[in-house]
Amino acid sequence: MQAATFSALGEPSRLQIVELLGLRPYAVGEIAEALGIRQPQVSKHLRVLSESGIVRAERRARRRIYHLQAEPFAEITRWAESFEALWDARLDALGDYLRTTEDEEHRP
Amino acid sequence: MQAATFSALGEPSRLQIVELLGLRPYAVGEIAEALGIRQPQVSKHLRVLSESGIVRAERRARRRIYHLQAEPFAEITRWAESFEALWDARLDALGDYLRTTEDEEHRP
DNA sequence: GGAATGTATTCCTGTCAAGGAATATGTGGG
DNA sequence: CCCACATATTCCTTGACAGGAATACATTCC
Repeated sequence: MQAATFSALGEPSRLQIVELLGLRPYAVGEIAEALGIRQPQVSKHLRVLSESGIVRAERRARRRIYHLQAEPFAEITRWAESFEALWDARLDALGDYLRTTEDEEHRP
Repeated sequence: MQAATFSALGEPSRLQIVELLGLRPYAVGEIAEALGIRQPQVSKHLRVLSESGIVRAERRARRRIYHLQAEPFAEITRWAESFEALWDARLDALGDYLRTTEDEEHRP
């Protein structure tokens, strides 16, 4: 898993942009207006999101319509799901681990 | 979705720590040794992960055993999955959107 | 071709976070 | 009780990054 993907999503304005683009594709100016962010900031954030593969732009006349890309979300889902397999086993594993480190323990 | 969660995971060392803790719970010193990071840095990273609810510590003698928490991963999964429902519809939606913005278009 | 629109880039500044080193805090063992 | 081990905290410096303002770039419409 790429830290850069999470890093891109870890900035509040960028996360807002992503969630907005989850509704439908948006042009840069529309994003700026919808979120109350100045256009240059939006462009900069889109650059970061673009470089980590989260969004892509389609040119349409003078505008650029940004939309989400599937793959990063699929990767995040796979990654996060891979941990969920552990929770049932987790308590046991913790118990096991604690039990194997009784060198420090004084038992009554 | 909390940007702070992604922000915590967006730092390479912290992501490494999380993936290590996906194997089993670890004590601070063990993490430091396994990843070749100095102990104070590990403690600082664990503080960040702890504050965003990604890990918890169990005290065991003089050591603190850190382990992952389920909820943040569940939230990430739900969040990322919610976007995956869009991909099939996405191309259509983009097409629709582009079609509704023909005001800029000069058609031959 | 020129004006106007839409977007990207640059420069600047302030803030924040990460790493290193040293040290404080805590806790169990003898 | 004091020591030693395990972990947390502090102080410092440096680099990265977000936001503001101004401007460059690109494209289309006339």
